[in-house]
Amino acid sequence: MTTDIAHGDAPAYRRRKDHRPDEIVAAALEEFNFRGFAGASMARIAKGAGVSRATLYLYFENKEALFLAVAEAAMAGFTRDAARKVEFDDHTTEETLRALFRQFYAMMTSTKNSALMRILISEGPSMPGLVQAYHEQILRNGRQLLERIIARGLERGELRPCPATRIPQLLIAPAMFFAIHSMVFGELETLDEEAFAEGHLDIIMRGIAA
Amino acid sequence: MTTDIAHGDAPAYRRRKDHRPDEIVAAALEEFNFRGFAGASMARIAKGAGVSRATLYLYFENKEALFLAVAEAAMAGFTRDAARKVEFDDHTTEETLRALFRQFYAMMTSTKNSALMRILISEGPSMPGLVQAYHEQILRNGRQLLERIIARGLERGELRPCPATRIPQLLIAPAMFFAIHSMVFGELETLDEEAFAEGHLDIIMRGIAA
DNA sequence: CCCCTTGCTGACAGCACTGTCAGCAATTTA
DNA sequence: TAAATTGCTGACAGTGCTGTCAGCAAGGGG
Repeated sequence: MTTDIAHGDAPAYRRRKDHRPDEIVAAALEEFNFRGFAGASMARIAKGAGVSRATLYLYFENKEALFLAVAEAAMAGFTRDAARKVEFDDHTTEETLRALFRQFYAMMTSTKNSALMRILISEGPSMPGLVQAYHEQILRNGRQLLERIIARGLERGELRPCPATRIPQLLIAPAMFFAIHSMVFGELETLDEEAFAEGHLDIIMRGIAA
Repeated sequence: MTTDIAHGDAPAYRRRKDHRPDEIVAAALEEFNFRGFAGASMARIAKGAGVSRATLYLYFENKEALFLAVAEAAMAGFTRDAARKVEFDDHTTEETLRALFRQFYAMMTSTKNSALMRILISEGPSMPGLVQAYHEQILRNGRQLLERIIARGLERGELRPCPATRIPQLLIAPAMFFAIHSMVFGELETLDEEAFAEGHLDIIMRGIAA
Protein backbone atom coordinates (compact mmCIF):
# COMPACT_ATOMS: atom_id res chain seq x y z
CA MET A 1 0.00 0.00 0.00
CA THR A 2 2.82 2.36 0.74
CA THR A 3 4.87 3.72 -2.11
CA ASP A 4 7.98 2.09 -0.81
CA ILE A 5 10.54 0.29 -2.85
CA ALA A 6 10.50 -3.06 -1.18
CA HIS A 7 7.42 -5.21 -1.00
CA GLY A 8 6.47 -6.91 2.20
CA ASP A 9 6.99 -5.17 5.55
CA ALA A 10 6.55 -1.61 4.35
CA PRO A 11 7.65 0.93 6.92
CA ALA A 12 5.08 3.60 7.73
CA TYR A 13 7.68 6.32 7.49
CA ARG A 14 11.38 6.90 6.93
CA ARG A 15 13.65 9.03 9.08
CA ARG A 16 15.08 11.75 6.88
CA LYS A 17 16.02 14.50 9.22
CA ASP A 18 18.17 16.46 6.77
CA HIS A 19 15.78 16.38 3.81
CA ARG A 20 12.68 17.45 5.70
CA PRO A 21 13.24 21.19 6.02
CA ASP A 22 13.68 21.76 2.29
CA GLU A 23 10.70 19.60 1.41
CA ILE A 24 8.55 21.36 3.95
CA VAL A 25 9.66 24.79 2.74
CA ALA A 26 8.95 23.80 -0.85
CA ALA A 27 5.46 22.56 -0.04
CA ALA A 28 4.84 25.63 2.09
CA LEU A 29 5.89 27.97 -0.71
CA GLU A 30 3.26 26.48 -2.95
CA GLU A 31 0.56 26.65 -0.32
CA PHE A 32 1.37 30.20 0.79
CA ASN A 33 1.56 31.34 -2.80
CA PHE A 34 -1.83 29.91 -3.64
CA ARG A 35 -3.72 30.67 -0.45
CA GLY A 36 -1.84 33.49 1.26
CA PHE A 37 -0.66 33.35 4.85
CA ALA A 38 -4.04 33.30 6.56
CA GLY A 39 -5.58 30.92 4.05
CA ALA A 40 -2.74 28.43 4.15
CA SER A 41 -3.29 25.33 6.22
CA MET A 42 -0.52 23.51 8.04
CA ALA A 43 -2.36 20.27 7.29
CA ARG A 44 -2.15 20.82 3.53
CA ILE A 45 1.51 21.82 3.77
CA ALA A 46 2.23 18.65 5.72
CA LYS A 47 0.41 16.58 3.13
CA GLY A 48 2.35 18.28 0.35
CA ALA A 49 5.61 17.51 2.11
CA GLY A 50 4.55 13.90 2.68
CA VAL A 51 4.77 14.22 6.40
CA SER A 52 2.52 14.46 9.42
CA ARG A 53 1.28 17.81 10.60
CA ALA A 54 3.07 17.53 13.91
CA THR A 55 6.37 17.13 12.11
CA LEU A 56 6.18 20.69 10.84
CA TYR A 57 6.43 21.85 14.43
CA LEU A 58 9.61 19.84 14.95
CA TYR A 59 11.36 21.94 12.32
CA PHE A 60 9.58 25.28 12.60
CA GLU A 61 8.30 26.94 15.74
CA ASN A 62 4.93 27.87 14.27
CA LYS A 63 3.15 28.91 11.11
CA GLU A 64 4.70 32.37 11.03
CA ALA A 65 8.22 31.02 11.47
CA LEU A 66 7.64 28.64 8.57
CA PHE A 67 6.30 31.49 6.48
CA LEU A 68 9.34 33.63 7.19
CA ALA A 69 11.62 30.70 6.37
CA VAL A 70 9.84 30.35 3.03
CA ALA A 71 10.26 34.04 2.23
CA GLU A 72 13.88 33.97 3.36
CA ALA A 73 14.60 30.98 1.15
CA ALA A 74 12.98 32.61 -1.87
CA MET A 75 14.99 35.78 -1.33
CA ALA A 76 18.19 33.82 -0.90
CA GLY A 77 17.49 32.06 -4.19
CA PHE A 78 16.93 35.42 -5.83
CA THR A 79 20.20 36.97 -4.72
CA ARG A 80 22.07 33.76 -5.49
CA ASP A 81 20.79 33.88 -9.07
CA ALA A 82 21.57 37.56 -9.34
CA ALA A 83 25.10 36.89 -8.20
CA ARG A 84 25.89 35.82 -11.75
CA LYS A 85 27.20 39.27 -12.37
CA VAL A 86 26.73 41.11 -15.57
CA GLU A 87 30.19 41.85 -16.91
CA PHE A 88 29.95 45.14 -18.66
CA ASP A 89 33.40 46.66 -18.88
CA ASP A 90 34.05 45.48 -22.41
CA HIS A 91 30.59 46.04 -23.82
CA THR A 92 28.48 48.96 -24.94
CA THR A 93 25.74 50.13 -22.63
CA GLU A 94 23.15 48.68 -24.95
CA GLU A 95 24.80 45.28 -24.92
CA THR A 96 25.09 45.41 -21.17
CA LEU A 97 21.45 46.36 -20.72
CA ARG A 98 20.40 43.68 -23.16
CA ALA A 99 22.23 41.03 -21.17
CA LEU A 100 20.92 42.38 -17.89
CA PHE A 101 17.35 42.48 -19.11
CA ARG A 102 17.50 38.98 -20.48
CA GLN A 103 18.67 37.72 -17.13
CA PHE A 104 16.17 39.87 -15.30
CA TYR A 105 13.18 38.63 -17.32
CA ALA A 106 14.20 35.05 -16.68
CA MET A 107 14.44 35.70 -12.97
CA MET A 108 11.24 37.69 -12.69
CA THR A 109 9.12 35.09 -14.41
CA SER A 110 10.46 32.14 -12.42
CA THR A 111 7.78 30.57 -10.30
CA LYS A 112 9.81 31.19 -7.18
CA ASN A 113 10.06 34.92 -7.77
CA SER A 114 6.43 35.14 -8.78
CA ALA A 115 5.51 33.55 -5.50
CA LEU A 116 7.79 35.91 -3.62
CA MET A 117 6.25 38.95 -5.27
CA ARG A 118 2.73 37.75 -4.64
CA ILE A 119 3.57 37.09 -1.02
CA LEU A 120 5.10 40.54 -0.61
CA ILE A 121 2.11 42.26 -2.13
CA SER A 122 -0.42 40.19 -0.23
CA GLU A 123 1.16 40.03 3.19
CA GLY A 124 3.20 43.21 3.12
CA PRO A 125 0.72 45.30 5.08
CA SER A 126 0.66 42.85 7.97
CA MET A 127 4.36 41.97 7.82
CA PRO A 128 6.33 45.17 7.31
CA GLY A 129 9.56 43.46 8.33
CA LEU A 130 9.35 41.26 5.28
CA VAL A 131 8.94 44.22 2.97
CA GLN A 132 11.90 45.94 4.54
CA ALA A 133 14.09 42.85 4.18
CA TYR A 134 13.21 42.55 0.49
CA HIS A 135 13.84 46.23 0.00
CA GLU A 136 17.27 46.08 1.63
CA GLN A 137 18.46 42.73 0.35
CA ILE A 138 17.22 42.88 -3.22
CA LEU A 139 15.92 46.21 -4.44
CA ARG A 140 18.83 48.21 -3.12
CA ASN A 141 21.41 46.06 -4.89
CA GLY A 142 19.47 45.96 -8.10
CA ARG A 143 19.12 49.71 -8.17
CA GLN A 144 22.80 50.23 -7.46
CA LEU A 145 23.80 47.92 -10.28
CA LEU A 146 21.55 49.81 -12.65
CA GLU A 147 22.87 53.14 -11.45
CA ARG A 148 26.42 52.04 -12.13
CA ILE A 149 25.54 51.02 -15.67
CA ILE A 150 23.75 54.30 -16.29
CA ALA A 151 26.59 56.36 -14.85
CA ARG A 152 29.05 54.61 -17.09
CA GLY A 153 26.79 55.09 -20.08
CA LEU A 154 26.52 58.81 -19.41
CA GLU A 155 30.26 59.06 -18.86
CA ARG A 156 30.93 57.39 -22.19
CA GLY A 157 28.42 59.60 -23.92
CA GLU A 158 26.26 56.63 -24.91
CA LEU A 159 23.31 57.90 -22.91
CA ARG A 160 21.84 61.34 -22.67
CA PRO A 161 21.01 62.92 -19.31
CA CYS A 162 17.25 62.81 -19.00
CA PRO A 163 14.57 62.21 -16.38
CA ALA A 164 14.75 58.47 -16.92
CA THR A 165 18.46 58.24 -16.20
CA ARG A 166 17.73 59.84 -12.86
CA ILE A 167 15.02 57.29 -12.02
CA PRO A 168 16.51 53.87 -12.73
CA GLN A 169 13.25 52.18 -11.73
CA LEU A 170 11.76 53.49 -14.96
CA LEU A 171 14.09 51.28 -16.93
CA ILE A 172 13.09 47.98 -15.37
CA ALA A 173 9.43 48.82 -14.72
CA PRO A 174 8.16 47.00 -17.83
CA ALA A 175 9.87 43.80 -16.74
CA MET A 176 8.13 43.91 -13.39
CA PHE A 177 4.87 44.68 -15.12
CA PHE A 178 5.40 41.68 -17.35
CA ALA A 179 6.03 39.40 -14.39
CA ILE A 180 2.91 40.52 -12.56
CA HIS A 181 0.78 40.50 -15.66
CA SER A 182 1.83 36.94 -16.41
CA MET A 183 1.22 35.95 -12.82
CA VAL A 184 -2.30 37.34 -12.72
CA PHE A 185 -3.55 37.08 -16.29
CA GLY A 186 -1.27 34.38 -17.65
CA GLU A 187 -4.13 31.95 -18.12
CA LEU A 188 -6.28 34.45 -19.99
CA GLU A 189 -3.82 36.39 -22.12
CA THR A 190 -0.28 35.32 -22.76
CA LEU A 191 2.17 38.06 -23.58
CA ASP A 192 5.07 36.91 -25.73
CA GLU A 193 8.08 37.28 -23.43
CA GLU A 194 10.59 37.50 -26.27
CA ALA A 195 8.68 40.20 -28.13
CA PHE A 196 7.87 42.10 -24.97
CA ALA A 197 11.46 42.14 -23.77
CA GLU A 198 12.67 43.15 -27.21
CA GLY A 199 10.13 45.98 -27.39
CA HIS A 200 11.08 46.99 -23.90
CA LEU A 201 14.75 47.28 -24.75
CA ASP A 202 13.98 49.03 -28.01
CA ILE A 203 11.87 51.70 -26.41
CA ILE A 204 14.29 52.18 -23.53
CA MET A 205 17.34 52.51 -25.75
CA ARG A 206 15.63 54.98 -28.07
CA GLY A 207 14.41 56.85 -25.05
CA ILE A 208 17.72 57.30 -23.27
CA ALA A 209 20.35 56.90 -25.96
CA ALA A 210 22.36 59.99 -26.74
CA MET B 1 -22.20 57.03 26.68
CA THR B 2 -23.37 56.57 23.13
CA THR B 3 -22.16 58.97 20.52
CA ASP B 4 -25.63 60.16 19.75
CA ILE B 5 -26.68 63.75 19.23
CA ALA B 6 -29.30 64.08 21.90
CA HIS B 7 -28.54 63.44 25.53
CA GLY B 8 -30.81 61.27 27.63
CA ASP B 9 -32.56 58.25 26.09
CA ALA B 10 -29.93 57.32 23.57
CA PRO B 11 -31.16 54.72 21.06
CA ALA B 12 -28.96 51.65 20.79
CA TYR B 13 -29.10 51.76 17.01
CA ARG B 14 -30.71 53.62 14.14
CA ARG B 15 -32.51 52.05 11.21
CA ARG B 16 -30.67 53.06 8.07
CA LYS B 17 -31.51 50.43 5.54
CA ASP B 18 -30.31 52.35 2.50
CA HIS B 19 -26.98 53.52 3.90
CA ARG B 20 -25.87 50.17 5.27
CA PRO B 21 -24.70 48.43 2.10
CA ASP B 22 -22.28 51.17 1.11
CA GLU B 23 -20.90 51.49 4.61
CA ILE B 24 -20.44 47.76 4.87
CA VAL B 25 -18.74 47.56 1.49
CA ALA B 26 -16.43 50.42 2.42
CA ALA B 27 -15.43 48.79 5.69
CA ALA B 28 -15.03 45.46 3.94
CA LEU B 29 -12.77 46.94 1.28
CA GLU B 30 -10.39 48.13 3.95
CA GLU B 31 -10.40 44.83 5.79
CA PHE B 32 -9.98 42.69 2.66
CA ASN B 33 -7.24 44.97 1.41
CA PHE B 34 -5.30 44.71 4.64
CA ARG B 35 -5.89 41.07 5.52
CA GLY B 36 -6.85 39.33 2.32
CA PHE B 37 -9.97 37.22 1.91
CA ALA B 38 -9.06 34.42 4.28
CA GLY B 39 -7.58 36.72 6.89
CA ALA B 40 -10.51 39.11 6.93
CA SER B 41 -12.95 38.76 9.78
CA MET B 42 -16.64 39.51 9.47
CA ALA B 43 -16.51 40.75 13.06
CA ARG B 44 -13.94 43.43 12.23
CA ILE B 45 -15.84 44.46 9.10
CA ALA B 46 -19.01 44.81 11.16
CA LYS B 47 -17.19 46.91 13.72
CA GLY B 48 -15.75 49.10 10.97
CA ALA B 49 -19.22 49.63 9.56
CA GLY B 50 -20.61 50.39 13.01
CA VAL B 51 -23.00 47.51 12.89
CA SER B 52 -23.50 44.09 14.42
CA ARG B 53 -22.00 41.07 12.76
CA ALA B 54 -25.37 39.52 12.07
CA THR B 55 -26.38 42.58 10.09
CA LEU B 56 -23.80 41.78 7.44
CA TYR B 57 -25.75 38.63 6.66
CA LEU B 58 -28.94 40.65 6.14
CA TYR B 59 -27.33 42.45 3.22
CA PHE B 60 -24.90 39.85 1.88
CA GLU B 61 -25.42 36.13 1.71
CA ASN B 62 -22.01 35.25 3.10
CA LYS B 63 -18.39 36.33 3.23
CA GLU B 64 -17.69 35.47 -0.38
CA ALA B 65 -20.71 37.39 -1.64
CA LEU B 66 -19.58 40.42 0.33
CA PHE B 67 -16.10 40.04 -1.11
CA LEU B 68 -17.43 39.90 -4.66
CA ALA B 69 -19.60 42.94 -4.00
CA VAL B 70 -16.51 44.80 -2.82
CA ALA B 71 -14.57 43.87 -5.93
CA GLU B 72 -17.51 44.71 -8.14
CA ALA B 73 -17.88 48.12 -6.53
CA ALA B 74 -14.19 48.88 -6.91
CA MET B 75 -14.30 47.90 -10.58
CA ALA B 76 -17.42 49.98 -11.17
CA GLY B 77 -15.67 52.97 -9.62
CA PHE B 78 -12.73 52.35 -11.89
CA THR B 79 -14.70 52.28 -15.12
CA ARG B 80 -16.81 55.23 -13.99
CA ASP B 81 -13.66 57.31 -13.47
CA ALA B 82 -12.27 56.14 -16.78
CA ALA B 83 -15.46 57.23 -18.51
CA ARG B 84 -14.14 60.76 -18.46
CA LYS B 85 -12.98 60.23 -21.97
CA VAL B 86 -9.78 61.54 -23.27
CA GLU B 87 -10.66 63.79 -26.19
CA PHE B 88 -7.88 63.44 -28.66
CA ASP B 89 -9.15 64.51 -32.04
CA ASP B 90 -7.82 68.04 -31.80
CA HIS B 91 -4.54 67.27 -30.11
CA THR B 92 -1.20 65.79 -31.04
CA THR B 93 -0.52 62.24 -29.98
CA GLU B 94 1.92 63.47 -27.38
CA GLU B 95 -0.66 65.79 -25.86
CA THR B 96 -3.22 63.03 -25.86
CA LEU B 97 -0.85 60.59 -24.20
CA ARG B 98 0.16 63.20 -21.68
CA ALA B 99 -3.47 63.79 -20.71
CA LEU B 100 -4.18 60.06 -20.63
CA PHE B 101 -1.16 59.31 -18.48
CA ARG B 102 -1.95 62.06 -16.02
CA GLN B 103 -5.42 60.63 -15.57
CA PHE B 104 -4.09 57.11 -15.46
CA TYR B 105 -1.55 57.84 -12.73
CA ALA B 106 -4.21 59.51 -10.61
CA MET B 107 -6.46 56.50 -10.98
CA MET B 108 -3.78 53.90 -10.39
CA THR B 109 -2.57 55.44 -7.17
CA SER B 110 -6.01 55.93 -5.66
CA THR B 111 -6.47 53.82 -2.56
CA LYS B 112 -9.47 52.13 -4.14
CA ASN B 113 -7.54 50.93 -7.17
CA SER B 114 -4.57 49.93 -5.05
CA ALA B 115 -6.87 47.77 -3.01
CA LEU B 116 -8.40 46.29 -6.15
CA MET B 117 -4.99 45.41 -7.55
CA ARG B 118 -3.82 43.88 -4.32
CA ILE B 119 -6.98 41.84 -4.09
CA LEU B 120 -6.59 40.61 -7.66
CA ILE B 121 -3.01 39.58 -7.12
CA SER B 122 -3.67 37.95 -3.78
CA GLU B 123 -6.93 36.17 -4.43
CA GLY B 124 -6.66 35.66 -8.17
CA PRO B 125 -5.47 32.07 -7.99
CA SER B 126 -8.45 31.00 -5.88
CA MET B 127 -10.99 33.23 -7.64
CA PRO B 128 -10.39 33.00 -11.37
CA GLY B 129 -13.80 34.52 -12.12
CA LEU B 130 -12.69 37.76 -10.54
CA VAL B 131 -9.58 37.92 -12.67
CA GLN B 132 -11.61 37.29 -15.79
CA ALA B 133 -14.12 40.01 -14.91
CA TYR B 134 -11.33 42.53 -14.39
CA HIS B 135 -9.72 41.46 -17.59
CA GLU B 136 -12.91 41.88 -19.59
CA GLN B 137 -14.34 44.96 -17.95
CA ILE B 138 -11.21 47.03 -17.51
CA LEU B 139 -8.11 45.79 -19.27
CA ARG B 140 -9.82 45.19 -22.58
CA ASN B 141 -11.24 48.72 -22.77
CA GLY B 142 -8.02 50.32 -21.65
CA ARG B 143 -6.03 48.46 -24.26
CA GLN B 144 -8.50 49.35 -27.00
CA LEU B 145 -8.34 53.03 -26.11
CA LEU B 146 -4.57 52.90 -26.26
CA GLU B 147 -4.63 51.04 -29.54
CA ARG B 148 -6.85 53.70 -31.07
CA ILE B 149 -4.49 56.45 -30.00
CA ILE B 150 -1.50 54.57 -31.34
CA ALA B 151 -3.23 53.79 -34.64
CA ARG B 152 -4.08 57.45 -35.10
CA GLY B 153 -0.55 58.45 -34.21
CA LEU B 154 0.89 56.08 -36.80
CA GLU B 155 -1.62 57.26 -39.37
CA ARG B 156 -0.67 60.87 -38.81
CA GLY B 157 3.01 60.00 -38.96
CA GLU B 158 3.61 61.16 -35.40
CA LEU B 159 4.69 57.69 -34.30
CA ARG B 160 7.00 55.22 -35.94
CA PRO B 161 6.04 51.57 -36.32
CA CYS B 162 8.09 49.67 -33.77
CA PRO B 163 7.77 46.73 -31.40
CA ALA B 164 6.31 48.98 -28.72
CA THR B 165 3.45 50.24 -30.88
CA ARG B 166 2.47 46.62 -31.37
CA ILE B 167 2.40 45.94 -27.62
CA PRO B 168 0.42 48.76 -26.04
CA GLN B 169 0.97 47.31 -22.57
CA LEU B 170 4.57 48.45 -22.86
CA LEU B 171 3.43 52.04 -22.84
CA ILE B 172 1.53 51.95 -19.58
CA ALA B 173 3.70 49.39 -17.78
CA PRO B 174 5.66 52.00 -15.83
CA ALA B 175 2.45 53.46 -14.43
CA MET B 176 1.39 50.10 -13.12
CA PHE B 177 4.84 49.54 -11.72
CA PHE B 178 4.60 52.87 -9.95
CA ALA B 179 1.26 51.99 -8.42
CA ILE B 180 2.47 48.65 -7.11
CA HIS B 181 5.79 50.02 -5.93
CA SER B 182 4.00 52.74 -3.99
CA MET B 183 1.58 50.21 -2.57
CA VAL B 184 4.28 47.87 -1.34
CA PHE B 185 7.26 50.11 -0.58
CA GLY B 186 5.54 53.45 -0.13
CA GLU B 187 6.45 53.64 3.53
CA LEU B 188 10.11 52.90 2.91
CA GLU B 189 10.90 54.72 -0.31
CA THR B 190 8.68 57.35 -1.86
CA LEU B 191 8.97 57.81 -5.60
CA ASP B 192 8.07 61.30 -6.77
CA GLU B 193 4.93 60.76 -8.84
CA GLU B 194 5.33 63.95 -10.84
CA ALA B 195 8.92 63.22 -11.79
CA PHE B 196 8.22 59.57 -12.47
CA ALA B 197 5.28 60.30 -14.74
CA GLU B 198 7.26 62.98 -16.55
CA GLY B 199 10.20 60.63 -17.06
CA HIS B 200 7.81 57.94 -18.18
CA LEU B 201 6.25 60.14 -20.83
CA ASP B 202 9.64 61.42 -21.91
CA ILE B 203 11.10 58.00 -22.44
CA ILE B 204 7.98 56.72 -24.16
CA MET B 205 7.72 59.63 -26.55
CA ARG B 206 11.38 59.44 -27.49
CA GLY B 207 11.01 55.72 -27.87
CA ILE B 208 8.05 55.68 -30.23
CA ALA B 209 8.02 59.13 -31.86
CA ALA B 210 8.70 59.19 -35.56
C1' DC C 1 -51.66 57.45 21.90
C1' DC C 2 -51.03 52.36 20.81
C1' DC C 3 -50.04 48.77 17.47
C1' DC C 4 -47.52 46.91 13.54
C1' DT C 5 -43.73 46.34 10.61
C1' DT C 6 -39.12 45.29 10.15
C1' DG C 7 -34.13 46.73 10.78
C1' DC C 8 -31.15 45.10 13.89
C1' DT C 9 -28.87 42.46 17.66
C1' DG C 10 -27.01 38.92 21.19
C1' DA C 11 -26.41 34.34 21.83
C1' DC C 12 -25.88 29.58 19.88
C1' DA C 13 -24.19 25.74 17.20
C1' DG C 14 -20.80 23.85 14.32
C1' DC C 15 -16.51 23.72 12.07
C1' DA C 16 -11.61 24.17 10.83
C1' DC C 17 -7.43 25.11 12.23
C1' DT C 18 -3.23 25.80 15.35
C1' DG C 19 -0.07 24.11 18.62
C1' DT C 20 1.06 20.18 22.15
C1' DC C 21 2.37 15.65 24.01
C1' DA C 22 2.88 10.95 25.22
C1' DG C 23 4.28 7.17 22.91
C1' DC C 24 5.46 4.31 18.75
C1' DA C 25 8.74 2.55 15.54
C1' DA C 26 12.85 3.30 12.35
C1' DT C 27 17.53 3.27 12.79
C1' DT C 28 21.93 3.04 15.32
C1' DT C 29 24.98 1.17 18.74
C1' DA C 30 26.84 -2.37 21.39
C1' DT D 1 20.45 -9.97 18.45
C1' DA D 2 19.09 -6.73 22.13
C1' DA D 3 19.09 -2.08 23.92
C1' DA D 4 19.24 2.78 23.22
C1' DT D 5 18.25 6.76 20.55
C1' DT D 6 15.29 9.83 18.35
C1' DG D 7 12.49 11.07 14.10
C1' DC D 8 7.92 10.88 13.62
C1' DT D 9 2.88 10.35 14.40
C1' DG D 10 -2.14 10.16 16.17
C1' DA D 11 -5.01 12.10 19.27
C1' DC D 12 -6.28 16.09 22.31
C1' DA D 13 -7.29 20.64 23.93
C1' DG D 14 -8.18 25.33 22.93
C1' DT D 15 -9.45 29.10 20.01
C1' DG D 16 -11.58 32.03 16.62
C1' DC D 17 -14.39 32.15 13.00
C1' DT D 18 -18.72 31.65 10.01
C1' DG D 19 -23.51 31.42 9.48
C1' DT D 20 -28.28 31.12 11.99
C1' DC D 21 -32.35 32.45 14.72
C1' DA D 22 -35.55 33.99 18.07
C1' DG D 23 -36.59 38.19 19.77
C1' DC D 24 -35.93 43.24 20.89
C1' DA D 25 -36.82 47.95 19.76
C1' DA D 26 -36.91 51.93 16.27
C1' DG D 27 -39.86 54.16 13.49
C1' DG D 28 -44.34 54.45 10.78
C1' DG D 29 -49.47 53.98 10.46
C1' DG D 30 -53.95 54.17 12.41
